[in-house]
Amino acid sequence: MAVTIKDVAQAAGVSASTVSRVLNNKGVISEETRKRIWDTMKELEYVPNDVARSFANGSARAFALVIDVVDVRAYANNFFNNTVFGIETAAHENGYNLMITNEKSVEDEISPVQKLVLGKKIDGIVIPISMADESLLEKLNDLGFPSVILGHLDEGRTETSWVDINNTQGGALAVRHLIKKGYRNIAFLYGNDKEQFNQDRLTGFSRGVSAGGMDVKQELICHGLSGVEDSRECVLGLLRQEDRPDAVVCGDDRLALGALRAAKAAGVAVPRDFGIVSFDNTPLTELADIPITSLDVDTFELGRQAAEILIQQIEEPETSFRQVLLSTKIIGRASTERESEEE
Amino acid sequence: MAVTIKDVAQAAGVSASTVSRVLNNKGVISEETRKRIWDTMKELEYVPNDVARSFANGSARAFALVIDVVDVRAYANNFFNNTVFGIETAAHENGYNLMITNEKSVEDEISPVQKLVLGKKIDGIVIPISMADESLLEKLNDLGFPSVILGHLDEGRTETSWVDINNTQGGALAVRHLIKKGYRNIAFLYGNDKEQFNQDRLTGFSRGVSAGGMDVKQELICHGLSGVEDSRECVLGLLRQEDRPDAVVCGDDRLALGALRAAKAAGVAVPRDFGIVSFDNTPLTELADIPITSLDVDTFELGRQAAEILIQQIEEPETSFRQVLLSTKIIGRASTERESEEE
DNA sequence: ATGAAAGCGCTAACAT
DNA sequence: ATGTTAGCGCTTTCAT
Repeated sequence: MAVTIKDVAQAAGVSASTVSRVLNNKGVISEETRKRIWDTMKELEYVPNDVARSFANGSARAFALVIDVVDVRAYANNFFNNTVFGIETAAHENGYNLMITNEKSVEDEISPVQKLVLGKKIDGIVIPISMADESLLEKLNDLGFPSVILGHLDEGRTETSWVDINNTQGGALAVRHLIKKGYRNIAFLYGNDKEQFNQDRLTGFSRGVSAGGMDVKQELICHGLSGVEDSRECVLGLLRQEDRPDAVVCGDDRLALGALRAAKAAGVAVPRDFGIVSFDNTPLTELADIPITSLDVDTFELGRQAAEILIQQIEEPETSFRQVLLSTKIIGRASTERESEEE
Repeated sequence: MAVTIKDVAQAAGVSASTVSRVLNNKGVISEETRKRIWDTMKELEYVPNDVARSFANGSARAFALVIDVVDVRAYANNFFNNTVFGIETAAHENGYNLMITNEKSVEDEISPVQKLVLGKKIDGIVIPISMADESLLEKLNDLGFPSVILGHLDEGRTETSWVDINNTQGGALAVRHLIKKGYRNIAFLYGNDKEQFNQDRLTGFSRGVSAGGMDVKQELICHGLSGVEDSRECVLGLLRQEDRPDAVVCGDDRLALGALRAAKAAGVAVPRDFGIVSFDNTPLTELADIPITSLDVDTFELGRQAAEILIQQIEEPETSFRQVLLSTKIIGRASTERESEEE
């Protein structure tokens, strides 16, 4: 059997409670016995039974990240990877373990998250916005259970903590970059217009256009696009218009790729006569025929911040909720690399 | 406070042990009391305290997946995502939780994995081959601690369980596909020749070439390549040779992209005069200018199998070790889509 | 500054 | 078929 706190106590000639106090840096212990106990622990290669500790003090020293097994596609682009790594890193640094759980309730059974929470296996939870049902959030809130959301619904909500990419800033930055490069008639392509992040990007885009002293033209804004082919057709259409755009901001890498192909098909030179910027900075943009300028966001940092906020909520339950937006930065590539027409 | 087993026992007019027996389907309980106890549990919304259960019976009902935070790049291509999802799915189906942990020992501290193992927080562990130190494996083996490796070193080792992609089969399959399409002089490009998976792919490639009745030509085998540019230069060189290849098998998507660009630069038509096959079937191959034929492997299934083997080892410790190789399949795309010259 | 003892919620012998 | 009891390893109050 494994060596227990009693073994250590006995070997060091003290009581178990004293060993416990040393282990937890609690109470007042004479420097001498403290050292003796540490030495004994080393010598016996004592490793505390964390399950017993959790049981005794009611805290698991762990939290969970909910994943969406159904929508695997949502986790392409390394978003998931880096974010998980960021979460794990922060968790580890603070002595927490990270669990991964899906939230697919099996018929008639309690949901996985509820089971973890009520089964005391976790002290907090990270929930991607796609998994954040109103009902789940409400339950957690009722329990006063620490949680943080990856993504957000609306900035008005302050009764919950979340971290997200600053998509509004990103949209504006994309436009600013294009304007600096001398583009003047900028289109915006994106997918599902119900998604908050797309709405934010559009908002940012529009602000950027206005800030640049230009009009936002509805006919240059296309949504509901999914994938390269959709985008290609859409951009081909735009390029045939009388008032054709000289640049486009794309909601994701595939749309950008489609735009690039459309330009090629239409015989429009990139970047000279047509600039392209995309969100997400995936390998697809970096490795495109003409490398595509992209908005990058530190998804590792996103995860880390989420974890740190969560840990703070766990350890200081009185802390107020916090919301964090991470700025994007522009990775300039060939698709916008023409001489500026400014000044 | 939460409702406990005692509350249920009291409300149902039985002892705690009877409730426990119902909960665990152990012993013999009259149908009547069983039903009454289930009803009471529902009524009181009883959720067992899993930590207490783990503590009492010494099993955490959880296992861990080790990740390599340092080498984030290794987890590109969605490999990591899908595999994690597969592991989680199997874990969940069997009532286990999944933990994620890195294995970066902090100075002077016990390693994260050891802490989990000795702290009784997990009953088993999944280790990617890149993280599988000889010393770690040895420690786990000494403890008789259930573990399974993602990937493998050599097939001779049977004192450990692992699951892996059948890279040898994949290499041979790639060649067979090319031969069927009429290609006759096939090159092989890959990265680090120290990696077992690359060695296996090369072995498969060579077997495929031999099986096709052709000679394996050393001058058509290039290793140490990393990235598009490396590959492009290498293939340009090959295409300038007297005995130039009419097809290439690439160890990853980027090398394939490089090969495609080289062919274009050299004015060699793909697929007519030059066929390209790559491993991994990432978006990069699917969305290339000329979509690239690729070897696909079900990484979700890889994770699922790993988890199932692990769970079996946990629940039936006497089980012998198991090794599983998952076959790849070929996803035919334009890069090899020419009329067969066979028959 | 340290020890004794109770108890966290559940399981598993042992009784009956 | 069900109840009683001890105990899993640790923390924590209460003594001293």
